[in-house]
Amino acid sequence: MARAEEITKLVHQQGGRMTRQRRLVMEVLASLDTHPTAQELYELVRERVPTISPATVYRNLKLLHDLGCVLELDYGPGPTRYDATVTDHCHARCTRCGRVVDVPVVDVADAATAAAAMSDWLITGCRVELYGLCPKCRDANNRKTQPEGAR
Amino acid sequence: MARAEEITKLVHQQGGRMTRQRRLVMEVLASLDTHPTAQELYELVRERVPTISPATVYRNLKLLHDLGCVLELDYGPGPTRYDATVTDHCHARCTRCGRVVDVPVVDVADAATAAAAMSDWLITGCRVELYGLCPKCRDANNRKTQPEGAR
DNA sequence: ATAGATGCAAAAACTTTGCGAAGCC
DNA sequence: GGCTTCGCAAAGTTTTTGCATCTAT
Repeated sequence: MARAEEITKLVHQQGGRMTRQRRLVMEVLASLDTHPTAQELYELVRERVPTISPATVYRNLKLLHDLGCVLELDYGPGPTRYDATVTDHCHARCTRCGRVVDVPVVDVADAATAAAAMSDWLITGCRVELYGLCPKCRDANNRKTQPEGAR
Repeated sequence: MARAEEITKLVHQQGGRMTRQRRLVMEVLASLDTHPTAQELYELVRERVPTISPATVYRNLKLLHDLGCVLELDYGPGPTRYDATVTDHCHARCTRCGRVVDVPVVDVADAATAAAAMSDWLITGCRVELYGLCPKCRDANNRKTQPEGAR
C-alpha cells in the first residue's frame, strides 16, 4: 500500500478527513530531504494552494506527528524542523547554518561510529536524549492532572 | 581551582567582567539539578537581586554557554532548559511533564544500555543528534558570510 | 577612565487559538 | 447534513535587541 493511502487510512481511523491542504503538507514534506521548518513548508505548499495559512500547516504537522507520520526535529535553536522519514535514523545539524542531514544508523549504539563516518562534516559533538515517562507521570495515569512544570 | 574561579578566569580571558548578576546566574544554576528554564532561573536569582531582568539572565546564559560552562537543553517543546554539568552525560525528558533528569553515560554507545537501566522510567524512545559543521560551513571560513537558512 | 554589563521596554521569532465559513465523508 | 478543517487575525510564549545608565577592572 502506498504511503499516502496508508496515512489517509490512519487519518480516517481517527475520525479525521484528508483535505487538499493536509495531503499537500504531507506530500511536499515527503518530497524533500531538507527537513524544512513549518515556515519553509508553508511557502512551498502556498505555491500550490495560495490561500493556505501558516496555522493550517502547523495544525497539520502536529496532527501528522501525533499519528506518528512525521518526526519533529526540535533540537537546537530556531524553529522546529520536520522529517517525513520515520524509520530509525539520526541527524547531524550544522552549528553554523542550522542545516540538518540524515545519518542512517541501525541502532543508537552505532551513533559514535556514524560520527566517525561523516568524514565530510566536522563533527564536534553528539547529544543523546532518552524520552518517556518519569516515575511520577508513569504512576499518575489520570491524564487530566498535569504535574507542575507541564506544558 | 574552584569551579567559580575557573569560570571567572575564562570570562576575564574574553575581556568580560564577573558581575554580581553573572556570578549568581552561574551559582544558582550550579546549585540545582533540576535543569531549570531561563524563566525559572530568573525567578530564583531575583530572590537575591530583585532588580535583575530576564534579559540579563538570557544574556548570561548565552555567554556561559558560549564559554562552554553550561549546556543548553533545547530538546522538545517549550523553553530551553539549562544544565551546569558539562561532563559527558545524557538526559531523559518526560514526554508528559517536561521534567529532565541526568543519565550518566561514559560513551554514546552506552545510551541503549542506559535506557535499559532507567528501570523506574518508562522509556519509549531515544534520539541522537550529532553536531558540528556541514561541508559548506566547514569550507567557508569567513564567519561574516552566513549561508542561507542560518540564524 | 572606559569598555562591557545592566535594566527596561519594545520588538522579534515562533506557535497556538477563537471564530465564522467552507468542505469532506 | 454534520462534524472536521480551513483561513484569518489576534494572542500567546519564548527570546533578542536598542539605548541610556551603571560598574568592574
